[in-house]
Amino acid sequence: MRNATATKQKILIESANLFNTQGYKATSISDITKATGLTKGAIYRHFESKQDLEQQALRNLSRLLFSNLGSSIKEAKTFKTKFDAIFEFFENYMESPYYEGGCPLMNVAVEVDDSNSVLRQQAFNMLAQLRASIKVLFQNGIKNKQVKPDIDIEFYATIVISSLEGGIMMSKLERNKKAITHCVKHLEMVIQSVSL
Amino acid sequence: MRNATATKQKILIESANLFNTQGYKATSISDITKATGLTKGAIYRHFESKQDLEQQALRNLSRLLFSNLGSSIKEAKTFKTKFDAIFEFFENYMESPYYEGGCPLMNVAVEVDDSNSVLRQQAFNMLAQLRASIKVLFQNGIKNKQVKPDIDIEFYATIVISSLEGGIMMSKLERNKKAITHCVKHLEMVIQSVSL
DNA sequence: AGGTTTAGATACCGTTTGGTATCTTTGTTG
DNA sequence: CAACAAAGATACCAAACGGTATCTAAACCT
Repeated sequence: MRNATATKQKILIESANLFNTQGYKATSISDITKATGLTKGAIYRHFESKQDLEQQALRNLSRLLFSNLGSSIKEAKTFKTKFDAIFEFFENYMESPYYEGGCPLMNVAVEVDDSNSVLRQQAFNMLAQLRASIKVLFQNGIKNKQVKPDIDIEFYATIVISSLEGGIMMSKLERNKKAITHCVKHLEMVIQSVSL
Repeated sequence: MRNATATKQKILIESANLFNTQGYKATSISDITKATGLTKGAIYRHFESKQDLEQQALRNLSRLLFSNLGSSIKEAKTFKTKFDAIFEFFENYMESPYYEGGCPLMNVAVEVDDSNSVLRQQAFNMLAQLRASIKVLFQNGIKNKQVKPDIDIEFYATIVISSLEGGIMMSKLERNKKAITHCVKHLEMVIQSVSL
């Protein structure tokens, strides 16, 4: 055929871009037809509803995020350098063309936090996954005698995420990396303070 | 007449509530008619467009925020207690009926950060005002010999805001105060570390 | 090559959107 | 109490919304 899987991917990528920049509710199907060059008929062949498209687009975005972040972390070998990789990732978030519109987690979280939608559950799961990934880094750090053994891992994972997400929000609003850079610098000190 | 200023206030309050929970774009005029019990004609008598209403509602929300926050800060007398007041304010944000939907700054910032709207400029100004307020606290702390004189005030103001905003985002998504409470606890340590 | 499947285009549906013109009702003022 | 101004209700508009039924055209299979 006319390569159905490729067009489905195109729809997913372009719509994820629009959802992440304009918002999910605020992006219309006709916005997506303009971005993809396809027609409504083509889109509704691949997705049974707009909600379905939203969910699949976010799932794609989430997989991309954790796959990128995961491989960045894997390349680094020590506790500190692994966190440096995370920080670098978030510091360059703003400029990355893969995540036009900023952090997909924060964007979707703020849009749906007062609802009870599937999208909200997906956002919740993304946060849980991010937190779990960071907790593992602390746990391994302790196991490898690179981190103080008595720290509250849940506490520090929360601090890291909140500061990075808040920093991105500020930097996006100010169109200026200063805020996220400050946050990263601060978090490096925090990581230093729990290191052995 | 039928008390025009009172109905305008009612429209502003109810629409601000909806904007802050559902989003600005996602809230329709008919949503606002349902919430106020008024008709479209009544709303468009007081506001010349939906954009106009959005802007005035956000300005109201912003004034409310800074007035509440300001008086909380004023009541506290020392550097540390002033920050405790800020932290308490943000920690109870989620539960406050005045700010249903969470932090108006973050909500509007995330929705409009990729646009070039008036709303975006208002969000930018809110962040600037919040940062300025916090910087003043550090400056006064230095003046009153309660804070180390050589710290980077811009840096610390950014850390405080990002962590609070990120913490609120997490807590709203998790429907659980744990995250924001952790952030506050951490920030208290940060404040302690720059205190004399 | 011809028939069948299927990706995608076209044309339409009812509903909701932001917005407006007009009418009715209310309160004020001479 | 009558005249007037202003607040709000009603009824409408074109455009855009999500969604669907139908048609065309491209690719596969035998």
